[in-house]
Amino acid sequence: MSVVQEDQRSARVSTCAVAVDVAAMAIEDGRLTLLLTEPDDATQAGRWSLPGRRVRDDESLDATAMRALSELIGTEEPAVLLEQLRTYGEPARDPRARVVSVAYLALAARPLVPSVRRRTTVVTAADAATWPAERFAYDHAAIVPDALERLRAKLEYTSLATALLEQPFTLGELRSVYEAVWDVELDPANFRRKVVSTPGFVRAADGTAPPGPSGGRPARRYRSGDATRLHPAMLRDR
Amino acid sequence: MSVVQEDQRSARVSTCAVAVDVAAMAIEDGRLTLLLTEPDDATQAGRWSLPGRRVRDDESLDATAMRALSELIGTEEPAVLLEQLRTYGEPARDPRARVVSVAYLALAARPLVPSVRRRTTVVTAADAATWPAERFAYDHAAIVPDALERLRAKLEYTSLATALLEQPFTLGELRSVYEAVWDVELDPANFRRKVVSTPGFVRAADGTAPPGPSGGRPARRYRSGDATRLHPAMLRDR
DNA sequence: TAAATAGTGTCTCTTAGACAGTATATG
DNA sequence: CATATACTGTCTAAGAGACACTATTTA
Repeated sequence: MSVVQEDQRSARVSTCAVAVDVAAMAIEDGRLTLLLTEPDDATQAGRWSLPGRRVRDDESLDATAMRALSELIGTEEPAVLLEQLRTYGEPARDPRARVVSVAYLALAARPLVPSVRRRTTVVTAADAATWPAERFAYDHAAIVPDALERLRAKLEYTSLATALLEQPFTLGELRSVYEAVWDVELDPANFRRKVVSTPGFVRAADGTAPPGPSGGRPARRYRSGDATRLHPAMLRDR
Repeated sequence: MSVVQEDQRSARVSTCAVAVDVAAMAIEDGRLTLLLTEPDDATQAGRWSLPGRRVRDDESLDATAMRALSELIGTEEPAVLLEQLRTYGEPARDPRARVVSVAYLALAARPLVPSVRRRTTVVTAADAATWPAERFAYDHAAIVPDALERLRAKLEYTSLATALLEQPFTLGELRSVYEAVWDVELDPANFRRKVVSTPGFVRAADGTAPPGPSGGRPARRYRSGDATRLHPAMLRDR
């Protein structure tokens, strides 16, 4: 809407600070992880927060989200997919000032390794979602379950799972993404048939991947297809 | 995140204006409609915009969205469901100042009738989604298709369609919501079976609704059930 | 009566899941 | 060899869609 609207002259209209917070997830040792850091804010001592930054002049929200991540995990552009989650704007969410925060979901193809001396941690996303609110700064205890549920839901009807893998990948690796995010076990045979028969989900690549230390037949390699929405969807049981 | 972060002292950090814009939809004569108004902004003369308001001090984003709607369509609380859509924050989206806008989707059970002398209009949502960008103020040409697609997608896996109907309703009316939003024709027999067999979607109510002017058997009445997510989903064909 | 809408029954086709069986690696 | 993982084949049950049929209204 316009800045010059009838209520603009009202003293009740505030100018808010706008920030971006990023729930950055990756797969590490078959588990879904979430990157956390500690805010430099005395009122939030000892708590964890999602990496966040204020939005700069002439900077888009997407750019702020990418900056919040790249300033924490390194200068080089990471293989990361960013998707806006939702915006949190309760008046009292920051105890000292009105801050509206646009939350992002970030999916990385490789484990997230902070390259900064600041206190950071990587935890499993499912565990973090069950933490009590006091362990998080601000209202980040509410953002984490929202991010996790968004990811879980989008694995059903989009090809987002491939954003959590390096290219190329095997169908066993893709299945382990679904298993980690949904916390279920999937039948390898039926999973394979569904993925291969969903148009545009994956396309065959050259060569095979060597088996793990426990042996097994080498797996074919695949790459992401051109579909973003899956039809039919990969529905989870309920 | 915190206001007092290391980049706060930087001159490049702005304080943005925060606004809420609402894509309010309803069913009218079997068609999905969208409520539009005209901004009082000389730079946007002759264009249409979604109803919007600046966020006030101590006002949540949800409250701003409800206020943007209620100040336009009347004082009494309308039967409206509000859901946050996404946030639009490109630096140049408003030509005069940096304004970050949180867009909402609003679904009304009755046709939206503006009660304000200001220039307003109600158009079919599908038509508005195909308008050229010049007919909309700011970046609202991008918000409308996003809102429409969100609604179309959510009819599949949630019980949101009932928010576009007054209680109680008939299954014919519920079907006409799906047909209006998806722009398809659905088989009445199969639609009925799917709805009734989806747990928690609807529950039988007392009495029957009289048939329309062209006759027909009176229809049973139903009310919304307690499910918000539908299993199995009401999938549209592709 | 015809036409329209509501609701039931039934058939077919597709798909999901269970699971047996085959292929190829490690140890 | 046993074991692990990849991949294929096949059976069954459930769901979607097509469509015939019955029920109850308006004109």
